Amino acid sequence: MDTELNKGELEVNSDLETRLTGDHHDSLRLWLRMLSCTVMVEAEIRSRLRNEFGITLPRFDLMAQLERYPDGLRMGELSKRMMVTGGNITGITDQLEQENLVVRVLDPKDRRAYSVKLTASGREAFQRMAAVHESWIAELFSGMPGKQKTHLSELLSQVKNHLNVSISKFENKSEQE
Amino acid sequence: MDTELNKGELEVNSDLETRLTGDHHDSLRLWLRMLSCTVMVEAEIRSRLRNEFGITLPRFDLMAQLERYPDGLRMGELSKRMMVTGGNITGITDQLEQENLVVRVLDPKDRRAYSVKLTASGREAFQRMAAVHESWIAELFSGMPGKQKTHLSELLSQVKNHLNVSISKFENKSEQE
DNA sequence: TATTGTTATACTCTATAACTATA
DNA sequence: TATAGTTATAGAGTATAACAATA
Repeated sequence: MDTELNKGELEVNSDLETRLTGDHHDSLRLWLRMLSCTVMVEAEIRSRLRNEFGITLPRFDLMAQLERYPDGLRMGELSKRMMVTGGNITGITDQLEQENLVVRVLDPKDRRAYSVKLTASGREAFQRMAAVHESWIAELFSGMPGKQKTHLSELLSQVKNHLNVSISKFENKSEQE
Repeated sequence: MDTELNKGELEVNSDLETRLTGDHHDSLRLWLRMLSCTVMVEAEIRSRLRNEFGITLPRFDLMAQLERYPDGLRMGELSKRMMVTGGNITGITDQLEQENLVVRVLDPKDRRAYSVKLTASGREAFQRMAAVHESWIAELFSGMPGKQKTHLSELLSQVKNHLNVSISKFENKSEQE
């Protein structure tokens, strides 16, 4: 496995300071801090979702996607949005369908395709969970001033746009308002 | 569980486009954007680590922890840092040990405990991977101005501190309700 | 008795590839 | 041929609980 990524092609402007890799380190520090924050919140939320509702994060996420699209989403769209391969979406959808939380609806125009939708009880269950989920998030971030939150949100929105350029495979990914 | 549900219902019922839940929504928006960015980068990095080095993110993370502590870390410390339960650390460590990347060293003072350390070849392998990993991160964040990166890093550092308060499990606190 | 780490178990998520049905 | 989705498989991460050895 060769590791010689050509540094020259990745480096943009490294000639100003003595530290040739200053930008690299800035990026790495940013990433590690973002990752650290996310892992902390994610671990806590995953644990609470499991204990309180017996649901996993991927299932919750799938329902969250569907909740924003009342007309449903096709399997392939879910796969792209959740950034996992198709087989996984089949599995998660199977389970949710067994629990009567989502339903597959055949697309009349393309008989290969389904639209996956929340059922009435799925929507109700999700909204109940989402409200509690939101209160958990508010609790975890309660130490931050409100102004800082909105400022950070705006910055992260820009980060997301930059990433959408860097990581072309996600170009179809939805925008969270 | 019922208390949590009631909490959620209260918030739903009071959501009348008033500002009562404004802070909740600010927090949620912040979290969703942070999560979105992280998931994008994480998916890309996980895929590259797998394809280029045949290593998974948790294993890479464990090695990264050890690289920062040349004297080694005990299983329990790794468990806390990686936020997974002890059995998982055993499994990941087993695999890394089989590949001669880490080694368990008996603690002479406490014969129940080990220090897990990188081997020489583990350190070399990690440093090689880490350099490439860093260049990947720099590539993914290359669209952002450097000033924005450092600014965001500082903000996220504060977020992390707030979270450390909210999420007590990450502190060495013996909570017994 | 409490703590450190392991083992056993079950479940979930994940990627890959082969497969079907349809376009 | 290409596309949408499923199935089959293998591998890995995860939580939980029971357990052994040591403190």
